[in-house]
Amino acid sequence: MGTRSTPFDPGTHGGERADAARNRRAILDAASALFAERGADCVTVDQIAEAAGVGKGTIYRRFTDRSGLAMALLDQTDRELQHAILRGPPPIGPGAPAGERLAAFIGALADLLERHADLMSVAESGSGGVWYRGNVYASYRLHVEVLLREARPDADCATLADMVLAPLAADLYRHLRDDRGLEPERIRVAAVEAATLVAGAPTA
Amino acid sequence: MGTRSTPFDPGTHGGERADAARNRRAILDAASALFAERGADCVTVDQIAEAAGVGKGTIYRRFTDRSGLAMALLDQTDRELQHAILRGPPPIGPGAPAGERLAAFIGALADLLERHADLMSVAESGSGGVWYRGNVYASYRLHVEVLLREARPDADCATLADMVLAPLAADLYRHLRDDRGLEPERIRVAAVEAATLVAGAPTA
DNA sequence: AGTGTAGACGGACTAGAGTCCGCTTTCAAA
DNA sequence: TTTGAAAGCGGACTCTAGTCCGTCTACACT
Repeated sequence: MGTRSTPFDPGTHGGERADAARNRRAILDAASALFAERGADCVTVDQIAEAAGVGKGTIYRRFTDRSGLAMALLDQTDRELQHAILRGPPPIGPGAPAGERLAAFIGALADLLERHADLMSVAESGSGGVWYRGNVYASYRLHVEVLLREARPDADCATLADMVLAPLAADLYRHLRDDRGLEPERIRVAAVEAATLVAGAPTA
Repeated sequence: MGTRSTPFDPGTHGGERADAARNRRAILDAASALFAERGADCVTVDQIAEAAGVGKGTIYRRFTDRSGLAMALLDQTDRELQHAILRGPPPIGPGAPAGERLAAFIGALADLLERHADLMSVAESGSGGVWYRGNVYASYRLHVEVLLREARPDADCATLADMVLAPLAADLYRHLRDDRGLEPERIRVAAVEAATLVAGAPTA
């Protein structure tokens, strides 16, 4: 620790100046409150800036863009999921067979999506595929890839990991739930089933 | 025919006025040319309007929004794919077993994506999930759903269809190809494999 | 304490998407 | 041919994301 970390890591930030750190927190808190209160789609960056008591430029300096801010917020929420994966009890934590761990993980992700669909929509909507290059997606992908490799050593797990995660795209989730009226449970089951099938195939 | 069709169908348009039809074509042609020449990400709606010799309002009246215009363009491109599905030779056309037809279809979609990734990005980026409510996605989904049902009558094919299509999201495709440097072929194979596994499972 | 400077700040500015509404055109019916 | 009005037109306008750059400040080093 102490060295530069990525722009979206909300933890301790290297040699960040005191005022910068204070503003980072203020922005994150303000954004979190506004998003929670009004829904992520109905909050503008200027409103966040005003609520946080900083200029708009400061937000962009810290978080690159709107979706970067959303990612930073998610990154916080995500810590508990990461924890569950690394040290939690099976089936999501270590100890269960890979296929079951994958199913548990995908299920957990679906739950996360149910709670934060709008925020994740914003995060994923960043132009130029920022989302896929960010921390959060990278950690999901890595986890899935490792589990897949355990279940199917000979497959192209690096690529399949992305295929397994794709059904959890936030916009798709919202469409299924809000436009088509599917129960969250039903969506979760389908996503888990798809993932399980990809992981559970014979040898390839 | 002759009755009102959906706003994105570029074919004959019900009781459309002559000037309206002329403008529709002009817009579609101008957009098509500009997109081809400069890449869909680098063309603004105003530029299209100017090139087509119409006001910007006309574009929005006809196509709802930027992504609606992209969808209309795709809808044209898509006709040949639809034709191949309905009357073409196996394995993509009728005659082959469902699993093989699905694999062929997903493969064809991946090829389409390779050729029109930027356009599809624009189409999918419409706010509020317009893409998922549009013609093009609906036709893909229906086709996949039917094939899945044939292969796995007892599964929740309506929902699994979306899961099978998800890996072909344009932004993901571009990320894999442009950021991660994967060969189109490799992406296609992975998408096809994932789809096949979902379709090919025992009984559920 | 004094000071040089990397880094941070903020708000005016730009650019592009999407809306609005008064004017014009088509066309069907008389 | 006239005519009424539904449909279409277009460009000024609004709203928001994201950039730019002159000013300011924390803090490391003396």
